[in-house]
Formats: sequence, C-alpha cells, structure tokens
Amino acid sequence: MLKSVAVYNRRMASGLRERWRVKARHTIQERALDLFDERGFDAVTIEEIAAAAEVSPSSVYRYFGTKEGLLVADEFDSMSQEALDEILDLDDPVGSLLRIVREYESTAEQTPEPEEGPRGSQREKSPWRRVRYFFQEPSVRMAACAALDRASQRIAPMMAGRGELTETQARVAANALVFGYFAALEQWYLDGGVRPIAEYVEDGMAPLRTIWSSPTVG
Amino acid sequence: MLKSVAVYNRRMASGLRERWRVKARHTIQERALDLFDERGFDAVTIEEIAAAAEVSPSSVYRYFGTKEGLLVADEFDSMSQEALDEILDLDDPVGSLLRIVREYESTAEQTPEPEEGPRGSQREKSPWRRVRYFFQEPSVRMAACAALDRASQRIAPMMAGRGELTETQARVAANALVFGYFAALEQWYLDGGVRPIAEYVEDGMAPLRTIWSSPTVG
DNA sequence: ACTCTTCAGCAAGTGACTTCCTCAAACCCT
DNA sequence: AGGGTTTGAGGAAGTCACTTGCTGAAGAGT
Repeated sequence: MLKSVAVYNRRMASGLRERWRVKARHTIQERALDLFDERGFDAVTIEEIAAAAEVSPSSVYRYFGTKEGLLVADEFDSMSQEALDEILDLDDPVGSLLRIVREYESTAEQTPEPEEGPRGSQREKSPWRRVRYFFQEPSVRMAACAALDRASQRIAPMMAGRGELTETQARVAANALVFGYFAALEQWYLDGGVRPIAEYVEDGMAPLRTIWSSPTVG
Repeated sequence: MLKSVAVYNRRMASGLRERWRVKARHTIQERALDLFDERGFDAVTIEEIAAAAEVSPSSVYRYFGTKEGLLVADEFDSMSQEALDEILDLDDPVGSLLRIVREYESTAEQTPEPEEGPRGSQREKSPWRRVRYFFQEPSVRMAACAALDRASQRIAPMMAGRGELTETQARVAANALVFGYFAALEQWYLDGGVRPIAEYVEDGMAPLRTIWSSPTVG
C-alpha cells in the first residue's frame, strides 16, 4: 500500500500512461484553439471540443479545470518551487523576467499574425496564438489575471525572504512585476505583435528596475 | 420621441424610480451579505438572495451582473471620467491613492472584526465587511482582479497623456498602482485589519512613489 | 501472471446566467 | 390632471459550464 508516494515523485517519468496524458492535453488544446478561431470562444461548447479531440467532456475538465483554462495554461502553476527559485534572480527580478521572455521568444520563433487574415488562412502554430484571446475575451482576460495573481502569490514570499523589503513591499513588488508584464504584453498585442515582446517589457518596466535591483549587481 | 437623451443626462436626478433603484440595490447587497456570512458564499443561490431581498432573480442580475458582482461593486466602473480626472493627481498618483484611502477610511469608521466571531455575533456594517470574501473566495478574488484591471485600463491613458511616460510605461504604472493597492489590502487583511489600511499602502508603495512623482511637486 | 492503482468515460444533477416577453407604473408633456 | 411614451421589474424557459460519484479497463509494480 501507499506506493503512490513513489509515483508522485516521478512526475517527469515517461510511462506509457504519462505520455498519453501529455499528448491528450496537447491535442485537446489544439483542437479547442481550432474551434475557437473558427467560430469564436463563446460559440464553442466543451462537448464540441471533447468530441473534436476524441475524449470525454470530463477529461477536458480534469485536464484544464475550466473553459478558460484551455487558453490560460499557466506554466507557473505547474512549476516547482525549486525551478522558480532557480529562474528568478532576486537581485534583479525585472532582469530575470526579461531573460525568461527573451528565451521563450527565441525558442518559439514568432509567427505573430495578430489580426486574423482571411478565413482559412494558414494556421499559426506559435504559442502566441492563445494570447489574442487574453485581450479579446473578457472571461479569458479575467482568468489570465487570476493566474498572474497566483504567480504573484508565489513570488512575493521569495522577495520578502531576503529582508530588504517589508512584507507589504514584497507583495506590491510581486504584483507590479507580474501585472507589469501583462501590461507590456497588452501593449505588444495592441501594436500588432510586430516588435519583440522583450522590448515592451524592457521599456515598460525600466522605471521599476532601478528600485528593485541590488546596487551591488551591475 | 427620443426624450431618452434628456433622461440619460439626468443620471443623478432623484426621481421616484431612481430612488427605489438604489434602495433595492442596497437591500439586495445587504441581504446577500447576511446570507453569505451565515452559510458561506457557495452555499447561497441567487434565487435565495432574491427571495430574501424580495425581488426577482432577474433583478439581481440586472443590478449586479454576476454573483461575485454582489461583493465586488466597483465604484470605479460607475465613476465618470471627470470625477476620475479630478480625484487622480497625475503628479503624485500614489499620493492620490493614499488620500482616497484615508478619506474612505475616515468616512466609514472602521469596524474590522476580521475573523468571524461566534455565530450570530453582531453584524459589522462597515464597508470592509465585503473585503473578507476578496481573500477567502477564489471566484470573488478573481472578480476583484478583473475590476482592478478595468480600473487600470481607465487610468493608463491618463498617465500616458502627459507625455512623461511611454504608453507601455503608463500601462505598467497603472497596473502597479491598482494591483499594488490590492497587495497592500491583502496584507492589511492578513494582519487582522487592526492598523489603518493607509499605513499599508504608504509602506508598500513607498518605493514606487519616488519614480512617478514629479520632482516639481513636494 | 496477479494484484493494485489510476484514470477515462459515463450519468445525473446543480445552478449561474441569458433571452425574450409582458405588463405595470413612473415619467414627460400639454 | 390625463394623455402617450418609456422604462424596467417579473416571469418562464432554456443553455451550458461545472460537479460528483461510479464503473470498468488498462497501465504499473511485484
């Protein structure tokens, strides 16, 4: 009994089951995006998505929780604390954010295509495909804000931990960081997605960078 | 025909109808809070609230839109642009926020009572009664974030208007302002609501205040 | 091979929210 | 005051997101 502990520790392990899981997750998301692009977010039901992905509706909920979760799959929620510790440089949080954005942007070559072209135009496979809905569908925007809020709640204690900021200041800083990123992303989107996102983050957060960066670090 | 234009311009006018409206709004909100406090947010249905307030369920939706809207009645949404212009000092946005908080706090004498006492303890009539749900009910928290986001979208163009900040910087600043307030409010709540909220805002936003305040103003 | 654990699918339900209609009453004007 | 006009409250019916509990199949560990 209680072998589950061993199982839980092997999250990254690639059993047959786990591989099918991630594959299912992906196809559900893809098919959902296809349907949303085709007929609009509101006009598509979960049942239709499930049918298109050849899974049961309950599976969609098991994987994504909500309809908006199909688009707002926050990587931060699933990120372990250690990974977060590693990725976030407390001496220069804005710099860390910039680095993450740049990496993400270079990995997935950008194929922006912000406004949809003629119906049936070739599909954009970029991870930014989802982003449009953040700013066009109110309920998705709300879910995105909630995800940012959750991320902030994980970051805040880290920033408070080193003692340079009061707890309140740490919370304020964490919110400014994640929602500042959101603001930059929106500006990027509104400008048509032509310039790299990192430029927007760098520009927008420049005033903040000075106050949270340790002077000891260049 | 089309006298409606005249009617629309007289929003503040106190016709018999309008007065009943605000009264109904208020009683619905009060009765809803009573029920929430008594049995928890999720366990109460809109129909029950409507029955308790002696209105129809459709009226609840007409007034508040959503169940969470009963608690997150954002004053900012209903605030006119002129009023917002007047209230927000662009030379010192953090200072304006502080002033608003202080005014609000002194007007409604605080009766915090953060954790609920024994069942049936005397009712807190303070406007902070609602705040607990912001941080205890995830769906309400999400709605609060959405309301802050909406407020930020109204503030951002004002901050961008004077040309000292780029548009992106203005967006980032607006988000930092409203979500910074939220962070301070959460810290206040978590501390038990004993000290005035303004202190938390002042502390938490102090680092931000310097960078957005015009040096010409003391 | 044999058992245990996990999880996809199914079924039935709940309740938030929408839409549309009707009718009463407040409003406005003369 | 008494007309027509407009607003909005109430009601009914429906949609669909989401939950809960169950069952059986199939991977996982021994």
